[in-house]
Amino acid sequence: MSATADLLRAAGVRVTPGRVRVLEALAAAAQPLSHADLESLLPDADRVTLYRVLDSLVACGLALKAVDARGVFRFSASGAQREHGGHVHFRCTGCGGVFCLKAAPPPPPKLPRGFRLAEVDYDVRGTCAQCARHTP
Amino acid sequence: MSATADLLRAAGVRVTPGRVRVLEALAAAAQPLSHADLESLLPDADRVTLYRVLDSLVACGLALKAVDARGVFRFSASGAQREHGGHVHFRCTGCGGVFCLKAAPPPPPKLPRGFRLAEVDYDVRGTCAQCARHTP
DNA sequence: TTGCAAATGCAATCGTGTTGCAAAACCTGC
DNA sequence: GCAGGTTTTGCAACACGATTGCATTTGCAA
Repeated sequence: MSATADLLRAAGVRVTPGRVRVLEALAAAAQPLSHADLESLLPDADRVTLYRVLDSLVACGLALKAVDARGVFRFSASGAQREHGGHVHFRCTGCGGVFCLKAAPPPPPKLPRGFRLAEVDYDVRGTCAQCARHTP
Repeated sequence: MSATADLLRAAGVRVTPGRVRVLEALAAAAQPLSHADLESLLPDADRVTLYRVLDSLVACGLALKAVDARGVFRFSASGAQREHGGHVHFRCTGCGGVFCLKAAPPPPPKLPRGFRLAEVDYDVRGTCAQCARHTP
């Protein structure tokens, strides 16, 4: 039984060949992959199915979705770690990668009267080490 | 002699009605504007010309181009950017409105080796007072 | 005022991402 | 194993943002 299939089962989604192949491709990639990247990496897959597979992986927490500098979505496998409110994210504007920082999230600010807080997102943007080397 | 025209001349680009109107719209806006925003703000302008005007403003340094979370380009006058770096934004998930909070953003966290910091965005999401009344 | 490079308008095109619907595949219970 | 209902897939069509090519107009400097 494949480890990727176990990941999918544990996340509560059905195990299908498409999901297994996409998740393995994401896990093997050094950088976040765009839809076009995956399409050329898995030429058999249907375009729309690929979008939906990616959406389902993001929805169950197995993948992360981010926007790169050109406005294209990029996806990456999220490790076993799944603490959404627990730490700060660094977004690379070059490759679209998301990195988890060790720093603690800042306390929620005070809101005007009647406002209701749902989510706090402390987003730090910049260039990751790898992209910084390519564009000095 | 318009101040906006002087800005354009100083930046080394030709002064045209389109550029003047777009730059004034960007300067007057409280948030970065998408192409669609500008199109409805300046209904007379041609779609493609608008793209090219924006590109030229970015190329000469008078405007900044960024990508929002949906992958759409947003433009802002380069002078106005610093205005909004100093405080926290609250985004209402009901009406999509953006509100500026008084609170100061937390200090930037420590980054891993080789990472370069460009922007810090402390984004708070929830329901604004008006939307909260409609959906209790 | 005139010449020419730059900017505009229009139509067509591309790329990314989404939606609707019928057929096929996955899982559960037997 | 096998039948059941639900999810997922594949296909076609669509929506939207953004870009390109080309003829025409415009800004500006000589």
